[in-house]
Amino acid sequence: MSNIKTLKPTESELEILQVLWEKGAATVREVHEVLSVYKDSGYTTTLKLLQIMHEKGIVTRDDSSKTHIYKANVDKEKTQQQMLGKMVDALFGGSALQLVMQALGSSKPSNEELEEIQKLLNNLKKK
Amino acid sequence: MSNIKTLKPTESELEILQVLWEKGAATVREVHEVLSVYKDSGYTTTLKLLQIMHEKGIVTRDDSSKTHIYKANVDKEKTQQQMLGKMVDALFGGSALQLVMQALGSSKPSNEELEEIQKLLNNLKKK
DNA sequence: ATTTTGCTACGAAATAAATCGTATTATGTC
DNA sequence: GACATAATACGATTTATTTCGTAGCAAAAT
Repeated sequence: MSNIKTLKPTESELEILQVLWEKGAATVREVHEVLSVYKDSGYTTTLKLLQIMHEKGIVTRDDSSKTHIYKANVDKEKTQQQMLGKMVDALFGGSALQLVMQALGSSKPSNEELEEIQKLLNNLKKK
Repeated sequence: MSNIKTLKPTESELEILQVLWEKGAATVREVHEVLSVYKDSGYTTTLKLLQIMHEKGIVTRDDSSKTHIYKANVDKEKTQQQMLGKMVDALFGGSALQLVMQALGSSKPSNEELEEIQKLLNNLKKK
């Protein structure tokens, strides 16, 4: 998974990436099947999108057989990071802390979740 | 500040909202002055954007004098919330916790910041 | 072998967003 | 009052994104 330069996937591309990250690899039809649960755009739209993403290098594809198989070519964590960064800049005046506080405060986490965060916090404190 | 239905400000609109939230109220020129520090689009672009935002109801304006004065008409926290929610869905499989962990883990918070989060965490735990 | 089915390719239309140029009008200055 | 300055209005253009229709081809079914 190469990810040198800053990528800026569009909304639709992100939706597709989600599917690919989840499944690891998928055909156009498989991707489209998932998307069609909550979107009603046509099959060829998904196809076109994947072709564009391929041109951009966002996905790789195996076209050795008639039905092509696509994989994500950008790292999930890195993409999340970049998008988070953008959001921090655009909405939280550059302060990641603000974002964390806001998200924490309003997401009503369970006790288990709170414990998980506590662990992470303890780790961070040690350094 | 009305904010009933779900708003989806564009990138540019968010940049402008940031300025308005910060300043409270501002003229087109004032907004543009701030934006022009890191963007190089022209004055009329900012003007047009504010006019569009006005049509959409995202901002209010006082046009009793020649130079109009704009204010944000959407709540900062609510907007942050909504955008966060969208991001959580689009990138973190619906888990706000995942987002928090990711943001926390990669933002290298200072000791003071860690303490702040600890306080919030303690508060949340009590309930 | 013919038909049907399912796939890719790809141009083109539809939609959305951002940008700018020009006309017009108000305000202040000489 | 004439002129310069600074503002708004708004159509038009540009750019990005999403969507779809149609053609063509390969494989499977009859």
